[in-house]
Amino acid sequence: MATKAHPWSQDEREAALRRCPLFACWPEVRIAELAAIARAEFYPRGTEIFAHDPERREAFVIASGEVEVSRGSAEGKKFVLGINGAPQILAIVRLLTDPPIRYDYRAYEESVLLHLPADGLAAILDAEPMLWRDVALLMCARHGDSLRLLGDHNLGSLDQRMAATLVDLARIHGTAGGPGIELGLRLPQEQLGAMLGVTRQSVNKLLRGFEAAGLIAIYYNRITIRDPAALDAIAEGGD
Amino acid sequence: MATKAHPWSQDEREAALRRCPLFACWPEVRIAELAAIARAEFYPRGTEIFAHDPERREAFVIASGEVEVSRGSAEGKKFVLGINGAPQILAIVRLLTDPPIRYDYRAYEESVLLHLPADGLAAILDAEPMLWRDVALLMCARHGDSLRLLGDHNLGSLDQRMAATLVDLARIHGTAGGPGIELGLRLPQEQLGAMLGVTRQSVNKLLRGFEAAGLIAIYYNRITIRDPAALDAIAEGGD
DNA sequence: TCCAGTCTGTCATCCTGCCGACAATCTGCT
DNA sequence: AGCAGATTGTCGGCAGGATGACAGACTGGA
Repeated sequence: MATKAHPWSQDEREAALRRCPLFACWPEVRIAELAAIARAEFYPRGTEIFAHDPERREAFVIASGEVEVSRGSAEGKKFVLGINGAPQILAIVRLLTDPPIRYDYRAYEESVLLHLPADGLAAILDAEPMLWRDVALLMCARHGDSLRLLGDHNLGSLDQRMAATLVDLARIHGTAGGPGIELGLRLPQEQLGAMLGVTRQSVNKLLRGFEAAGLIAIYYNRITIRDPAALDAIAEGGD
Repeated sequence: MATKAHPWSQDEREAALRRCPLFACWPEVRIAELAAIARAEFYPRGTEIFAHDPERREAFVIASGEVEVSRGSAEGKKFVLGINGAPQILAIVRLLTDPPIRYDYRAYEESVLLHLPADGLAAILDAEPMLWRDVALLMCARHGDSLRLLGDHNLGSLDQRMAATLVDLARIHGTAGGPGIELGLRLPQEQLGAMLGVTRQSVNKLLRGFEAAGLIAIYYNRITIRDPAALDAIAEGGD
């Protein structure tokens, strides 16, 4: 198998965990305990993260890299829920839902992840129950995000959904680059299509339209947002 | 305004709250505290629940009736997330997300709700932080549900989505009735369409198809599931 | 520098579900 | 019983997006 344990010291693991928003306000002791149960793993680009054991109950923190969350269908179609970067924690929902969630996690770029086994994590939380509050708040926020997405997909036109998706991506992966917000992410049209639930060809046409309107700029794989406000307007209700 | 306070004693409020799964294992004291801050309200069929104040931060427990959760678009389209019945707690996500969630809650049938203001609820939870754990677990389950729905909507054909929706409705609102599972719910095709993101006409055709295949029986507004297993099979991947 | 693999641009065609319309049917209420 | 309003059944025409195909462009590594 291509993945392998990443040789990180306790201190390095602590540092990586502390950058994750969920743990930002946690006491030193708990962070240390977390780091003690955390297992650092390296994943080359494209690797399935729970490939070896789809039932495994673990959350993970992204120390570096990008992780794609997606779900496949029997017919070979794929839906991409999102592409998540550096200090996020993912797969919390795997710890608790029964039957386990049906999404796959894949290293979209070369990544280092800190795996947190369910039982160890639960023990730490139970030792200081107020920390469950932070988990509840995080789940609430995530739930809110997925509800918004669900509504957008059922109500909006393709234009709107694409504009919304670009704005979202800009918020997560965007870096202010001279003439606009540059998405620091290779983003093939196929990928964008899988996020929108449409084909590559449809994305192509629409993307060209956006470019012609001066909303975005395209360099092969990469997109720069030229006019975030206009995109927002389209995403909301503008035609 | 058509809604009005419902004259319930502390004991009646406690009894209603105790039936809600979230509070099932909570200590007596906390239930009493909850009941003390709870405000019982009566809503005639069709009433908007937060109409008076869309910003209001309150969760509510359904004591009786049915509540529809939906979101409208500027173009007049509507997406129905679900129809929830008796001992469920709803709108938790309203307490915490910022900006507030964009879904509307409406009494789909005449209902009595117990409103739980955010600050009071938070105080009770903070007094016994282990209860936050229950909230986290609930949010996790709900999040799992919405993720499944999101995937289904993006991957499946209309047949599959409709089968899945009927199975879901049967699980929540179904009562074993002689020759199958009877949905104890009036369910116009327009409504089903709003849940699936398609028009009434499409629903009509498909529903007739299902009936012809012996999967369901239709009496005007009401549907009876005749063959749950076959519906499940369709929902999964069988075409 | 070259090559294999990936990604893009663009067709023509097909198909699913939308739209608007209208008659028939059912319900709850008076 | 009778009526208003809600719900269903069913068209034909239309549109947006899917499909399959293919040439050309770009990339990263040997």
